[in-house]
Amino acid sequence: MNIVFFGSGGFALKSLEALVTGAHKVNLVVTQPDKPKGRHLALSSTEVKSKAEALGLKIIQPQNPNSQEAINALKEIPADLYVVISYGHFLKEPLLRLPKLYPLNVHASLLPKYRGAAPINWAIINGERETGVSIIRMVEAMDAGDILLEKKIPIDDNDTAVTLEEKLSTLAAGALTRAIQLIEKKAEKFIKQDTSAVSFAPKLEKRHGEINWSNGAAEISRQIKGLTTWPGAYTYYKGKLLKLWSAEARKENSKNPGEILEAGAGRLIIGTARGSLEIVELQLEGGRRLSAAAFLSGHNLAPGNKFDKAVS
RNA sequence: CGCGGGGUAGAGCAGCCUGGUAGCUCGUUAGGCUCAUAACCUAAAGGUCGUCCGUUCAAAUCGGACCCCCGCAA
Repeated sequence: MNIVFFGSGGFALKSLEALVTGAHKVNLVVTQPDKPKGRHLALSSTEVKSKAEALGLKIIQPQNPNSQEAINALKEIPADLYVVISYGHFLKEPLLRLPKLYPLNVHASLLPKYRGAAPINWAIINGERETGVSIIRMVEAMDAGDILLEKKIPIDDNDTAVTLEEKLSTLAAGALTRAIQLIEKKAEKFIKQDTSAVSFAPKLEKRHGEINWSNGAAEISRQIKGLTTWPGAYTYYKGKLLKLWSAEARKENSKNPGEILEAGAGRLIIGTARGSLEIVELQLEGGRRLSAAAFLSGHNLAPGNKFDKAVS
């Protein structure tokens, strides 16, 4: 099959590899332009671009893939299928009609649930027990196309956004390979999405990471796991940003959400509205990521202090 | 040159502003206490204070350059 691959994020890497090793001709990789990133705002390329370079594939990075200019370039490239994974730009009608067969999208949820930019994170935050990947035929509406294939996977208690993305990206590569086999045999069947079951997984923003200690310990724990590595769940200590990387919900209750219940012998326990939270790994602004024990040996935290914006 | 914090014993930190014996918590080792212990008590070991240059009688501390780590922002 002649394929044009649209992708940017790390979730797409395994699928791209699978296409290349699967004897398909990836005639072009479309990825987001290099952007200033990190400290000192150095330009950095997308993960897909780096991988595509390593694979020796042709790459374009249009500012707007729907522009006439981009479309003209794409018309030159033979394509039976477009494969779109974690690309990061909405694709519109004229572009979607370019491939001989159709544009496929690989999405990291069981559609119609969790349409949108951050399905993996929101599935964890909301405490879903299972999720999966969906391969759909793209239409001009966000993640709304007919479903060709879905694969399920359980969400483990220990899963974070990072571990789950890893699992799902592997699952996605397999599902994509299978979907293309079906298409080659002209055996593909599409199922319409149940519009009554639609839910959304909006793009993550920094503010989603701020911990509200008036939530329950279990919720906060899921927030921490669902938001690694970005934006991460955070609170404040002595006016500085304090990221919580890993924590476990405990049963002991506290009258004062955000209050330090225990800080010693390697244990750091914070009260929440329902239950308490034992912090396992944390990171203070400017510092590196530390175990609770290491953090405590250098910071004199006393029970009764609170983790919050204004307090010391 | 986007903004900012930091590099001091194995770990995490204080000391730096106001130069002049290197300190805290934990860990390690030895001894003690105990029916016993990762608990408690006592003692010890362990540091070119990121690197180089400069100022000074004297630099972890002041000035400069460079290296490395990190938060924000994007």
